[in-house]
Amino acid sequence: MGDRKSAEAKADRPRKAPYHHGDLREALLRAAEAELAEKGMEGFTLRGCAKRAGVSHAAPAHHFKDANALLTELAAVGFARFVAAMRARQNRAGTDPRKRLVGAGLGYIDFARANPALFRLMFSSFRPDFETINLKTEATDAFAVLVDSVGALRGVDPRTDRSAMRDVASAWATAHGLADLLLSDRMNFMDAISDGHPETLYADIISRSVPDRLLGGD
Amino acid sequence: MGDRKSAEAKADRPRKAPYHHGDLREALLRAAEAELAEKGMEGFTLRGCAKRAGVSHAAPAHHFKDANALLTELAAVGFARFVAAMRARQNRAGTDPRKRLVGAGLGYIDFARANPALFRLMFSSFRPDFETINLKTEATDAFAVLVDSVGALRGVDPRTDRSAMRDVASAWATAHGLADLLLSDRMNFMDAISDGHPETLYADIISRSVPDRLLGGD
DNA sequence: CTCACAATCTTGACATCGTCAATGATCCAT
DNA sequence: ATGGATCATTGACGATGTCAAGATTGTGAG
Repeated sequence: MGDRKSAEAKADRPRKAPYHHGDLREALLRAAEAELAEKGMEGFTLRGCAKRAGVSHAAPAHHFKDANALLTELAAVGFARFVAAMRARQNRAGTDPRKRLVGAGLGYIDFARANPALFRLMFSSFRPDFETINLKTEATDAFAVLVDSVGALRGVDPRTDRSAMRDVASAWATAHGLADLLLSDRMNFMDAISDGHPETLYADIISRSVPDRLLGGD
Repeated sequence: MGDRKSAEAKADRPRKAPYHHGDLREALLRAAEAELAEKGMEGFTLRGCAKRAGVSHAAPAHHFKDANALLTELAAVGFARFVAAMRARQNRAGTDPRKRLVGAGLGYIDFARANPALFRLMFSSFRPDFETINLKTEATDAFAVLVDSVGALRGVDPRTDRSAMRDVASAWATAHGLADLLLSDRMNFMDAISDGHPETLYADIISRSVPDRLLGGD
């Protein structure tokens, strides 16, 4: 019986919750993601997160200044996973620069469809504070994936080449528009025109956004 | 003195609020739009709308089943104005089919920037009920603007031509992506690459989305 | 080892929100 | 004019985010 404490500490969810949770901060982030996925941004509640994590309604205050701070942190981890999803899809696409750019775009869309509420939090909510340093850097990393992809395709660094940066804007807008409209359920008509392979259609649309250029130049 | 009633009825805001508002339904829609514009979707409150309209907190219930019903109706009038904005811009663009398609896209972006919260309500919120007949038809009309524009450019009806419908999807995604990213404040980098004419850049990006075709076909 | 302090969590309270039921005021057809 | 229908108000309820105060536990200095 002397091992009661250590047994509780090891279990992911202790049988009887100890007064101190142990890792409430991480548990709240997981709970917040689940809450967001189930109830959506409009039904998200901080008390619901607390209940999910098995703590009282005011416990989160000790780890996050307020509900928006929790959502800010969640958006930051969302962007980190977002970058990973894009890079993974991009690397699966091989070495052809155009295929890799399209791959990043498909990863963009994939992530949005797999994490609709989280994606909306990251892009269409004013609740997360984008001045928070952690979120700001993670979001910048996501932008860098597109910049690098276009740079590889165009053979120049978009950060110094205006024409290439316009391609970044074009590719981003296209991928983002597809993702957001898919989440809004406004792209159902695509089923009838995609020959059962919607991804091929997304890929085609993304590819158009950065046309081949025989001559570079601003 | 017999004209007291008519004088009150004509004033936009009667001096001393009569017990019966007169046109509370319309007043609530205007109030809701103002509330949305000021506080955004996340700070929108029904009681705030009621206060704006100068009535008690429970008065809206007599005109809208609940807060979502009010937002549903607001989204519907939003789509009507959205269609008008696109058509106006399109007609200003002249007769060239490509310029007209780009015009519709610029109207899309214009509307989003002029009515950010309303646009988000229309596209990125689950609070309006898109099964409501009024909203459904208005949203369908908006879709029709793009379908017609692409149809005129391609010379076929996208409703029966799969290739043309793919162009609709492409143009829509591009315009929508630009609009949504602009609202999210993620396109600030475009200032540096647009030579002071961001609209020209938007137009270029939209135009890319539906490339010229020498050969039609599926 | 112990004990005081810091960190963590709970409880209780408050204002505000959406919604409902009951009541009050006004309009209009008869 | 009058009584029913319409429109608005008041008051209440449960739920929410946040704050203040108290309870519990971890920890380091002595």
